[in-house]
Amino acid sequence: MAEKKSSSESKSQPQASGAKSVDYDFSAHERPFFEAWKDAGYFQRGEGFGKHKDDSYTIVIPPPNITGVLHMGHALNDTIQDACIRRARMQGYQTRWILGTDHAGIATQTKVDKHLAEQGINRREIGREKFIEACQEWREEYGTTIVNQIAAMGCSCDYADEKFTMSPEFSKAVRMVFTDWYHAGIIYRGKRIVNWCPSCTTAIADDEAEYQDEHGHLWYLRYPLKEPVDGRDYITVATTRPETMLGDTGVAVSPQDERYADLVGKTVILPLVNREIPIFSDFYVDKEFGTGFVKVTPAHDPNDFAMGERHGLEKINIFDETAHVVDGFGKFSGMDRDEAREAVVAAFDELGLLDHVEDLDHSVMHCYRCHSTLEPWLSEQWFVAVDALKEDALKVVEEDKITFYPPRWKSVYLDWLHNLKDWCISRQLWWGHRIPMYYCDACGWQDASVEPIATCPTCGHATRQDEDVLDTWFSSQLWPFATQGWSEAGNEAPDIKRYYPTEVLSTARDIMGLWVARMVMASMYCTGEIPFEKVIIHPTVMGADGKPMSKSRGNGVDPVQLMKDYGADGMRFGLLMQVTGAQAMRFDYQKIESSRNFANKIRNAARFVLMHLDGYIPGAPEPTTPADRWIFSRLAHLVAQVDTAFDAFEFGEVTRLLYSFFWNEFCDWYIEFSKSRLANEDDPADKLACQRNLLFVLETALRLLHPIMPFITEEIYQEMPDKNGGPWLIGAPWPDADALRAYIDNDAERSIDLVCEVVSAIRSARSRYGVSPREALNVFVQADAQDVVLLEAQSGLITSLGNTADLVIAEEVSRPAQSIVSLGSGIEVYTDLAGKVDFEAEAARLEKEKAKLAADCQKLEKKLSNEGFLAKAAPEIIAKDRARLADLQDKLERIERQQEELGF
RNA sequence: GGUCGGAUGGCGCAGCGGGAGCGCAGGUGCCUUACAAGCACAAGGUCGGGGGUUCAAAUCCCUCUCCGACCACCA
Repeated sequence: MAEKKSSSESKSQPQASGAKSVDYDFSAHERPFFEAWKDAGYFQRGEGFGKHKDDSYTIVIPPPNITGVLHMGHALNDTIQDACIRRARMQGYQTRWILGTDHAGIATQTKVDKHLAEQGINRREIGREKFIEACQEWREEYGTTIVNQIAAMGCSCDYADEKFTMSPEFSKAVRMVFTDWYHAGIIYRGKRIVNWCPSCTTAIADDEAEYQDEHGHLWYLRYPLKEPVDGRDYITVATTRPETMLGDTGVAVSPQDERYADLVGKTVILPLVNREIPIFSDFYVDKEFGTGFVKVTPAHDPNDFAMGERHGLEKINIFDETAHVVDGFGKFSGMDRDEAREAVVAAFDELGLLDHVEDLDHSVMHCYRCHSTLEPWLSEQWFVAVDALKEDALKVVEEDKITFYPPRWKSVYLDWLHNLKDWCISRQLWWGHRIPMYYCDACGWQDASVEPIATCPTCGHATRQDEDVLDTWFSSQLWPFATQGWSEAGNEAPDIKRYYPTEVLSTARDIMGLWVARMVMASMYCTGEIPFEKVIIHPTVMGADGKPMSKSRGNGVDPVQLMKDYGADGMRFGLLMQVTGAQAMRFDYQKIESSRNFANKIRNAARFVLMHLDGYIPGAPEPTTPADRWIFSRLAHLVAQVDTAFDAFEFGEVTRLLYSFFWNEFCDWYIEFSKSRLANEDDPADKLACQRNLLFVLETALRLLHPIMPFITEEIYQEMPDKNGGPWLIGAPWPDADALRAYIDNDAERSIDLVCEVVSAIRSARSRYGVSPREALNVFVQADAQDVVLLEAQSGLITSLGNTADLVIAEEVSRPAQSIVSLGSGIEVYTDLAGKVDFEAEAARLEKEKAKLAADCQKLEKKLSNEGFLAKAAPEIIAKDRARLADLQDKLERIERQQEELGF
């Protein structure tokens, strides 16, 4: 990396103005460090060290689809995981971040279909085997894209051991679980109404259906009675889907509906098809809605299906798999569902049976993949009976064996499981895990099997395997353990023994049920253990307009472009800055930009430290001055606070702590304090101490920043003279809050706070009167005896930062006539501005300040004279308020004295 | 219909029982030898409305208004 070091400085792009800025060209800097970490083996199973040596810390990445490209959701989620795993690695845990991709059944099949169609190839023409080959080829060509993008982010996953949900190891696990559950009666086959996508020609699960409100109509259709009842010769049903009447096998009324009680048991002649169907009563019907008559189509509506089951109705399927009307329906046969709707309505109209039409907004199910309108369709499918699985999954969360961050997601999880219905797992696709069911058509034998069964064990005939594949989530639910050798040795697999259960799972809220809950169910059943201890539900990244990012809205942001523009570090820090407990975060370029600026600030601060190392001799840091003790104390607080925030996964808080320490304390003050010491060649011992302390604080800060900004911190670390944390920062020990606690020093903090106050007072005076910072000023500071001692000891800092000529610090100073005053807590700072003071303006300023002080005083006095407060408030609160009041009163008195002296 | 989240300076957000903060924008002055992607100094808020609990409420409770999410869903 040595050659990188020199180039980084020469690479600075000169500004048009000729300013000496040092810009940082991210893209050129990041990749080499990534390769170096990889080559040094940090991405693979970590050995661990220190007190956590024997503890594992594993994360499984939510496997991105092989069809996917990195989007903002990944960028955020992968940053969170990398921050966690990098910190754990530095803390000495045995870390492992398992990387892999998901075969993504429907998504991939759709993409490959489209890809083939462009070449004029139809899936059905080339057949199943050839199509799967095409999918494999597609995966090899495009499936690496997202992994490369994850690498560009700097994610420290185990790239050498990449997993795939259709690898031989994984496929075996899928077959094992299917077979096991089949034999346990958890998986069963049934003819049910499922959500059918006529475009993907497959069933999808209930969770995969998306509801959208649409403008529609309610058609009122007349169905003639076979025999008139009390002069009535027809009834009227209301429907949003008139075309399904072709499959009607009954008409239902509410049992409470006395209007039609005498019609129950009568028969209706279904128009167009002339089918005789019964009128019956069923509790499902709401007599208030529509006409009170419900047409019942058991094959095309789940509620009608249930009614059909209850009343033994025939289930007539009128659609084929592409939602075209099947043969046997005359002119309607062959029409698609929309044509059929129009034709049916027209036919009713022609026959005078169309009563009337109303507008109705209703929600319609759409395929989450292709967004086609879903068709409730009767078909043979495989299901998972969830009741047997959900008990344990509920229990471990109810008992907090698994913790959610933020905690409110716990109830979302529990609610989802409580309402869970059986899960349709069969998909009529080619790309996916083929269901390991084997059938003998000769003797009717059938069984599930992990290994293929070619001939029937009963009669010896050739078997055939089920044509369907499994829902992608069926394999995804096995991800935390099937990636760790479970299919070879179960719980005895070395990785399972060492790295399972995993530590944290980080994901978006939208797959809480689809994935998170199912992983828990599967893991509890298959391994008897929870799959992870903590679940982070991060906010959803929205567009700048607060709406979900989408192509049609044009509010999307490409993380790859962000990394180009702001660097991976800038993007990572900027994203984490926005992570709060909220359910959504509005993407904010300004945060990314300020993070990029922060990265630049870090680079420049490091440059300052590293360019002032002449005469440096390695050695232990030692805080010798109050400034040293102050920054060490601040650092000790910082580490403890960062630990607390990190442990609670409060990433926004972590970034804020790091940002303000590094920028507002280390750069704004400590580095400024150091300048005079570094320039003073007369005291080489102090200069050396200063160098060592600068290096120590910088290095500690780099370690704290590294999990979030891995590249720039590593780059700087490589340029440092001592590598106290080992050859690479990625493997350096995480700062130990307990060890640093000894540096906490309240006296030093008070001392430097005073210095800052005086310096700020001088700067403020300058600014108000337009006095250049280069013009040295006479300054008189009045303080109590104790503070005089503290300030006297630091007068050098005040002189250099405030640029003072004469600096007098005493318990009583005589104020120069042409000076202005600034009142601090317990101190008064007089800045001599010979001839420049606008006394009227000063008087106005003092008056304003006085008014504010007086108001604050009054509030506090009232509070402190309140007996209830004195009796019930915590003693330390009372003491604090008393001290505050004393300070305010003191200030008020002094301000009044100032006014007198000024003669106002 | 059910559940949950949000409303804080111009914008985006943090804070969630005891002195209103951050980033960005805007203002003034600075090429101060690490950094103009910067430095310094100012300015800006009765914390959505109403009620309650408390010695004390931006923070807890109730209610209203307005946004947002998820679940369920009527033919």
